[in-house]
Amino acid sequence: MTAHGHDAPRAARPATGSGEGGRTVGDDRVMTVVRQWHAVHPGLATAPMELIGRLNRCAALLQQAEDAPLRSAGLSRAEFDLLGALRRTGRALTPGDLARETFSSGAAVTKRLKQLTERGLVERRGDSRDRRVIHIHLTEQGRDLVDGILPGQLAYEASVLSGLDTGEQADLTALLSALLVQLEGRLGGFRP
Amino acid sequence: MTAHGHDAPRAARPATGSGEGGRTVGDDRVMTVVRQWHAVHPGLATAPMELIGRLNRCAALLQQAEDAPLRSAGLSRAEFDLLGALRRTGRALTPGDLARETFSSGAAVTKRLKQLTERGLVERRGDSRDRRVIHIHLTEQGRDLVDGILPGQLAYEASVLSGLDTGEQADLTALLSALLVQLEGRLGGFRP
DNA sequence: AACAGGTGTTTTACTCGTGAAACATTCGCC
DNA sequence: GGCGAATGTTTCACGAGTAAAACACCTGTT
Repeated sequence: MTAHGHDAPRAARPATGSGEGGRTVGDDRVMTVVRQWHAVHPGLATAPMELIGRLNRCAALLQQAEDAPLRSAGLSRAEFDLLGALRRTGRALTPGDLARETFSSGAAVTKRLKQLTERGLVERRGDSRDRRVIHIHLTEQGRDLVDGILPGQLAYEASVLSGLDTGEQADLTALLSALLVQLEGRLGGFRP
Repeated sequence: MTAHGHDAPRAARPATGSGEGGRTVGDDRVMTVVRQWHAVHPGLATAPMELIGRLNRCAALLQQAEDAPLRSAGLSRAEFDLLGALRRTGRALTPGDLARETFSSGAAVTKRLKQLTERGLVERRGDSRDRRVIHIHLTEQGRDLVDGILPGQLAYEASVLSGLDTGEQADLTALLSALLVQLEGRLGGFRP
């Protein structure tokens, strides 16, 4: 959906109510976009757009924000995810496992592994029982790299979320979890 | 962050509380990942990951879901966004405007415009005052395409969100808006 | 043992987006 | 008018990800 907006110059204005009770929607980019759509199609049911648009924008901004510190450490997010999957599972994984863990294609994983292997962050071993299978494990260097980066990433995340109080964060987490459970059930991506 | 998890086989289990009061976090993929991290680094402060991980997963699943119907209509999401920006602003925009509206690079916009122009969905005009500037407007065909697609997209969005009741949706919208306002202020992406 | 179907990984050919460079144009200052 | 700086768009060279194909290997049935 086209939740992406543009920066119309605007004077300061009070937050705009957009629902029942105490629920308030702030003056963000999505609000601008929604208003534009209402002008074009009066009566358009935009509530889904108001939610999904914001979800996408928040995700985009957060991902973008996190990419910078990772880049400083010489890793892309995808690479960090892959290394992280190895670290948190605590065992060797096959390329297929890694593809599933990181919601990537096999081809992408192959490419990444090539690079990470060349950098000495992961190592490959064959499987004694099945010659098709490759096992990938973290090297000590790879593990140290992940362990060195993770606390800083988490601290950074805490920092960017600090604009919401802990109650709001917990509420948001719970609601997102409810949504995610629904989406995973409905659209796949997880089989509990 | 590595909120991306994997589908560990699991027996049915009750929802796990993860905060104060009535806030409950469901049994989703992120939960699995967080547990793994806790096993690796006991005492790790994972609350930020629990929020951001879910945000990213929800966004990814929703975007993926929306891409399919658009593809049926012969458009990528980026193309739809671009056409949508023209439609909702209701006037011609420059490539630079479109890049800002859609959070894309100028090079990407140039490419997309080339394709959309060839398909007769947009048209280009020079600027009478500044020879550098190009104005892009929707053709009638382009406008009809957007108008034809939008209601179905919104209905689909309403459908995928229907796993949450309207109160939950409104709460989520409000909290996301609060977060987005903070992020936009802190990380840029909007100048009200 | 032979074979069809399935599986794991890699390769291939391609698309898409990016940052930087290129180029033309405009603006403001002297 | 001349010039440096800024601006708008496009081009360029590249990296990243994808679906499908390729290939090797495994499994289950006859």
